[in-house]
Amino acid sequence: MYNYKEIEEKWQKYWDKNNTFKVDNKGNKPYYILVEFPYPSGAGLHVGHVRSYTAQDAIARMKRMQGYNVLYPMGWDAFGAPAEQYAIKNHIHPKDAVRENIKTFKGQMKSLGFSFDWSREFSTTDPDYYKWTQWQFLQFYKHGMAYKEKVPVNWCPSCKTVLSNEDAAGGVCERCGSEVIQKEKSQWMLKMSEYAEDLLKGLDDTNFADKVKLGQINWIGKSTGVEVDIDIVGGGKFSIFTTCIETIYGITFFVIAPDGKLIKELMPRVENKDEVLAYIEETKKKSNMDRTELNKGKSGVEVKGVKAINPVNGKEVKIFLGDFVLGDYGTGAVMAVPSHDQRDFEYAKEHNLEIIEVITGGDITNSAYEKGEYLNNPESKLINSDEFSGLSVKVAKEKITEYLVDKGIARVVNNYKMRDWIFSRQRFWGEPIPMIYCEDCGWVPMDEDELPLLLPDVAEYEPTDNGESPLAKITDWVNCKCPKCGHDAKRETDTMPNWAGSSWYFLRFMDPHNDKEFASMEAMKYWNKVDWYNGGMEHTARHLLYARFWVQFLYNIGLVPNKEMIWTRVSHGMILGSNNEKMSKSKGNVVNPDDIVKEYGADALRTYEMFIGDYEKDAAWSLNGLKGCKKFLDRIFRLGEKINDSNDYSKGTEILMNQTIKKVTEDLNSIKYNTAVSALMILLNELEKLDTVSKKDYRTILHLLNPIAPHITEELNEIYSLGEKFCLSSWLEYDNTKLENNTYTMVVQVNGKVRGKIEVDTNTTEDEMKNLAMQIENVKVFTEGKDIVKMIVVPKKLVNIVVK
RNA sequence: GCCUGAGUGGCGAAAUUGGUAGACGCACAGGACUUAAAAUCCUGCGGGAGUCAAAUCCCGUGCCGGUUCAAGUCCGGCCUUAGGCACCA
Repeated sequence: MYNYKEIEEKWQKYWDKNNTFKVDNKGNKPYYILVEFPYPSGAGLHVGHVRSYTAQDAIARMKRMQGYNVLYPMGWDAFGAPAEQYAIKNHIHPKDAVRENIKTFKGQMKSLGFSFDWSREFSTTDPDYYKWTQWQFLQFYKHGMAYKEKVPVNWCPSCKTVLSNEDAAGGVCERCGSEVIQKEKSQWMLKMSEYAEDLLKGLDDTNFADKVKLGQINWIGKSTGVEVDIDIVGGGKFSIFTTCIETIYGITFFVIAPDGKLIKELMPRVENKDEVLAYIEETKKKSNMDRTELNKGKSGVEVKGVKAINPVNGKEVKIFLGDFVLGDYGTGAVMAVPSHDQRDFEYAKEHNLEIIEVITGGDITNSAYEKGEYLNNPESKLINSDEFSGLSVKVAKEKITEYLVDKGIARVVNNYKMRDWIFSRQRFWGEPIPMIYCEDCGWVPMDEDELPLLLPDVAEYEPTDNGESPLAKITDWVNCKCPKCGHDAKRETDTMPNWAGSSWYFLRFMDPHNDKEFASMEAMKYWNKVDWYNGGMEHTARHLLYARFWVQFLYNIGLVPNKEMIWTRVSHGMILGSNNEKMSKSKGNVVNPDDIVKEYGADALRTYEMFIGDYEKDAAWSLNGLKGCKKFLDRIFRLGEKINDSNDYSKGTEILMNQTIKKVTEDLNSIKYNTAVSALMILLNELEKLDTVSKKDYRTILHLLNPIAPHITEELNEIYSLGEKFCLSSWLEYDNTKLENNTYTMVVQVNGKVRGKIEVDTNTTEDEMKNLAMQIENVKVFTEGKDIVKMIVVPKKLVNIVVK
């Protein structure tokens, strides 16, 4: 048992005092390692944070030793609803709560020995920082990328507050249980949809893991199809979007969105107004999620008195209102082909509508013959489709599109699922949106010189009754003069979402104290990109997409050097409680890293979290596992008692030493921390077998362990005067010529089953291998009296004898 | 419903990407040291047959098939489970 407490404090002080990890924006080989900065909650650091911060810390420490100028920064993502709610609950101003929480977090991080460059620390809530978030919002506005629009929000009439989809799950308010309704609210929006194609293409300039890229691709949701104009009997028209134009002759009805514009236009002609209006009201109670998840597309009412015309055959068909069609996706109207779309099929059965088969090869008596099936069936041909009958699906798709486009009533279009970013929040604890409303001039941006627009320093940060931001109550703050005409005007009272500050914080770390610009081009060019970004899987879709959008916009207006500012993204798995469930207070399975550091030391916790399992997968906490790693460190410590004066590897250890250097280096570079630790355990096991251990042996194992367990290794290196401090040393190189022993275990199989093993010289030729294989007694037993069909030799590995 | 992962001992997991399945660690059992315990050290540890003990053999990576000299790994079809979502026309 070593005195980890004393040792860890000593080295943490040393690093602090010497600014060991402070970096300047100069020097060769810049390397930028980033972990998602945490939201500093009242609960303190989670053992899950420790996992990713240690992982990136190990890379940072190794890269420094490899001569890179490593930027490994840390800051605080402290705006947002959780901070506000915590503050309300505990009757503390969010500003004070955040300050306290940051202090706790920072202390915890220091006690774990993370090599952050603390000179670059900031919080998104610092006016010096959010000044630039606001400034960037103004650039969005000035380039026509920000606009205000009415958007439906989840509204709880009882709590009088806007709810997230999550809090409104199932159409019921999570807090009070009342029914949630959809309410229109005017919100600031960012035109992210304009960037859909660029965000898709930009992925080629990144090194994100495939599953991360796929997450982005799915979120953007590109689909190519045809938009067709549909005439309404008696005048008027609307458009539908379809990816299955080949089924157009199978249309037996149309479905339009109850929340769309079209139904409003049609209202005067509707015969069953009451029914239709009731359905529209009903829909308002449902969130998009409920509309798409629960109803399975069967609810709806016919819009009587209005019919639409199928443009290919002039047939008049009914129009329905269906809540599965969303007003803000596509054109807000769809063609329904029950023969070849299962949802349409069920809808048709429910409402007794005609079903016309237009593609052969399937059986449509009980279910639709869908795209996924007929596209894979080369036999499928069109029927009941006038001149297109008899064509294959693929050809028909092209011909029908061509026909409609030539007629001037259709366009080939790309449709994207990704919508514009709702950028307003009716909250206190966020960056104020620096816009002013003037009766005469409309929305006017604040003067950039007057930024930051500070949050008022008041005690009233609880939500208002009418869903306005708490800021709306603070008249001193709200009332101002129009920057354009000087008349009385009012400030925007909505604040930005917490995604805002985290969309560009990695740029600020490159130049955190700049008071002229958010970061200088020079600094950003020096660091170039975030080389290695780590965060949770839950952020790989949205946060990453918002950040990329933000960066691409800044790039397009010439403010950042690259269109993509993040090169590699990796995601870590969660640390679960020992019962294999997510850690939570209510389940009583929370592990506080402070307790572990106190009882076992930071190095033990770090080593354990690296050893716990595949970094990208979830892992359950195990105290016994932790103890095992503590034992490993104790053994490392005791190994020093066997040290001798030699500056060479001990006899017989050289090969394993070189192998381990290679293994640890490669494993750290490929986020396989668990096997890096295991390689060190194997090395220790071997060194312990020796009567005495050389200085070089000992320093090597400490050196390799240093990125993961920095305190104990620095200490032992110093105690035994083995050499320069690791934080100032170069990383170890391995000798390529000393990775192999001169013998290996050759495996002999008969028909693929292992029947013998034999130790042979590395230089053994293939013929010799075959001969040696045949001489093994047990191999003879299995080959005797049989014909040898062939022998397969895998050099330096095995011989497989195939017999009959 | 769709998308993306994942299923390997009592447990956490390895497996050079088609070549000895279970490295390393935990737990457990036996032993050494100790008056005793803790700590430490040594030995064993997938299941079954076999043996004083071995050797050796059979089975075994969610299930069913397939490809191959050889499959945890590749292909087809299922089941279970975690995460994400968008009935996206």
